[in-house]
Amino acid sequence: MNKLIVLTGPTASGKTKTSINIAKKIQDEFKQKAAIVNFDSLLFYKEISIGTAKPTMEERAGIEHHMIDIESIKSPMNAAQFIKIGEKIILELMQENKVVILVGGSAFYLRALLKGMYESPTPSLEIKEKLDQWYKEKGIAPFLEHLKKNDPQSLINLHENDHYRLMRAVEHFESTGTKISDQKKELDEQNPYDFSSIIHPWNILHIYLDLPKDEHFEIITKRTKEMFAQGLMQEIESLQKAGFSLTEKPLASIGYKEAIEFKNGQFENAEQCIERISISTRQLAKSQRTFFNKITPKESFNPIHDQGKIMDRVATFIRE
RNA sequence: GCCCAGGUAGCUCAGUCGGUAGAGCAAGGGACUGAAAAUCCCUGUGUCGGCGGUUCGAUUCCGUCCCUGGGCA
Repeated sequence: MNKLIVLTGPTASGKTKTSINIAKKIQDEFKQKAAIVNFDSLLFYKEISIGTAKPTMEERAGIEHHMIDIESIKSPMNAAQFIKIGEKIILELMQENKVVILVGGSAFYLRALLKGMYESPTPSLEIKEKLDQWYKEKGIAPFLEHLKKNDPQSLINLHENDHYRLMRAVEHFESTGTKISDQKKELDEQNPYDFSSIIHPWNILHIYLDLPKDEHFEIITKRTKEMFAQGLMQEIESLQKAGFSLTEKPLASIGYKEAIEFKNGQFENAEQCIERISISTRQLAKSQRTFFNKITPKESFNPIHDQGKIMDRVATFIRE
């Protein structure tokens, strides 16, 4: 079995519900085992649930879920770690003859898994400290100079204000002696958004969920209100009581960032905080769409009206 | 009714000592390879509340009316 259903879509587009429907369909009608593998970058963390809209235990009942609650917010994951763990799990599941349903909205992680990543070892502490020191003392200037000399193409690829990527390009050169722009060129030649050819021998059905913007915005606002009602603020309180500083990287994400600001008195009331979270969530959905729009092939469905069509499409795929 | 303070971009406001205006946020578009729910880039014409007056020229000065705050009755 090398069948892989990839279920994508912007935030709050019904991925959780659809994924469970698909898994149940496969298990109940086809008497085959199905397993859900998550690639939402925030569901990895066991301490945060309400603000990430993580599927509840009741929702997950009867279906194997993977890549959820696997790490602490104290040690944030990255794409490289994700594909290392994810690949292994997917291979194991396939060996167990299960249909894998890969579900999430972090397109960058999905692409890393299916199209591969640059060869680039984690830089040594020594290099990291040196570069941190540069940045602290002289800002971005030494990085621009370094790239001008060692990897001028990266200077063309990146905007001068994109400090994170500029520093990353230098870090890559320092630890490998090669240009990150060469790796980019190489992968660009393999059409990074074309999922019809991937680095694994997997048979993929890509289902993409999306719905009209006005309906989507309503769902987002409703979901944000529900997060408050379900105790988003209490979740943060208990994290603090458990000894977290609230400066952990995953807490800088949508929902948590604003809720922590609210706790610190930066909003007049909960309504304003909810409004701000809803806006950020809409903006996130927009940038997810921009990424997914470039990915092909995919079959688009409306999560509210097309559940039947989706199940039919899955059935055809399983029978193939 | 009277006295103040205001009415400028979807919102909050800046500004023009008279030559038709600009920030933040929002919105739209885009990028993206060990932070990705992160990070970064591009996009600003709007009867400057209405009507008159002065002026070569008014959003800016004057008058008047309307609207919104706040105060006094």
